[in-house]
Amino acid sequence: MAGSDTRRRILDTALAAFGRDGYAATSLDALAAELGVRKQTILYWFPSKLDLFEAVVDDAAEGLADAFDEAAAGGLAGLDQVQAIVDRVFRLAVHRPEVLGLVREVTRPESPTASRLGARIRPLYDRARDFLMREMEAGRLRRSDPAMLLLSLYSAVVGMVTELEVQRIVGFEPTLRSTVMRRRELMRFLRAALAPETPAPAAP
Amino acid sequence: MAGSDTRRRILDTALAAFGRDGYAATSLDALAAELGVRKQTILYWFPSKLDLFEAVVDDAAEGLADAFDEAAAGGLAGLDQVQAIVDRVFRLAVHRPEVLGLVREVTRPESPTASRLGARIRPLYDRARDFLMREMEAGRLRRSDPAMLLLSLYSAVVGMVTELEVQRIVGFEPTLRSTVMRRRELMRFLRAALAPETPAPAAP
DNA sequence: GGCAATGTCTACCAATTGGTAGAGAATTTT
DNA sequence: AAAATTCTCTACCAATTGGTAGACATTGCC
Repeated sequence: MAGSDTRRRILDTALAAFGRDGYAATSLDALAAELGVRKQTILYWFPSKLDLFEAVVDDAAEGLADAFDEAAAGGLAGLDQVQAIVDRVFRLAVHRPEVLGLVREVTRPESPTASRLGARIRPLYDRARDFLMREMEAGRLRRSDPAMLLLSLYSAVVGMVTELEVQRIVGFEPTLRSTVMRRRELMRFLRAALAPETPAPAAP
Repeated sequence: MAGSDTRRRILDTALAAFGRDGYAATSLDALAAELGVRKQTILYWFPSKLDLFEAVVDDAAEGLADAFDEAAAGGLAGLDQVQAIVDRVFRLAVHRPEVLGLVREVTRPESPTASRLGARIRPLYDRARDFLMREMEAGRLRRSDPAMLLLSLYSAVVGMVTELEVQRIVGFEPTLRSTVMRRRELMRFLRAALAPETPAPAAP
């Protein structure tokens, strides 16, 4: 079934292009050229550019959900669970930066597909909020508004991972090593912000 | 001199459009229509679309620099200074959200204008880093890598301010009141992350 | 082998894009 | 008042855009 493979390849390449250049700056012709195929082949699999974009968004949302599931599967608690998720997002950002680029593209104000990603992501959001609430109750995280806290976390993580250009501007060439450092620094930041005010009983 | 006024109006409208829709999705015709003018008038003032964009970036950078200067003029220290800057950025985000949208647009990977904004912003960055270093030395901020910390701060603030769509998705209709709450929550987050480990001697 | 479905192609198309050439007001300078 | 400068316009244009129509090849099925 070579056709289905073509569909897959189109989705992958389109995700990369949309995530890198944005929706408007990505033309079907350029996409087709990159795929070594004619534009009409793309339009055969996806009836319009917008349809393709929506399929790409769904695909990316699925990837994100999988990543979260994987990171949450360990059943960790408190800051350890937070760290596991941050690690997982960073790993995703390293070997598929397009996914987060796409998130940024979709969350642009007035994006007609925002609600689409929203609907797909909503369950993740609810789970995360429940988790935070539980952990606050249990005294393993500093108490605050979990919804707001989630936004802070989201901003810090996605921002840190996404704003590669800012880092370049500022003199951090984004090497693998600097990525590791960035992750470590972010975790220190998050730990400081999240740790309960009375530190958990540590080993004496 | 009505002409110079036209130039100003073009810059403002273009900033709004580029910041809202992005470079590629903004056409000169649409821009002209919004201005009640012909496309050729725009091309008279700015020889090409890219030239216009660069002028807009310079303009926005100037606005950002002014905002920072204003927030730094009070000569505050430690967390109070951080808070003053966050407040100022939020105020900017409320009545000119396009500016931060533009920042997001320019910091897209492979953006040809990234270095342009970078050059304009660099002095701000250096000042901020020096400030953080000084305050850490003085024990008024938690010790950590100032460059990394700045990235974390940048991500948290710009993210919080920019990702309006994410907030909408998640159920926060961005009203004025919710913006106030967001700012307060962000500051709590930052205070927790930045406060020195030994709290400053408080009133008993 | 015949046939229908699937998949990719060539050939177009109308609309929109950024941009050029230069006419014609309006204003300022002389 | 004449001339020069400044500004906005009409009239085009070549290239690119997303999309349609339909020919041609390939494959699996009977």
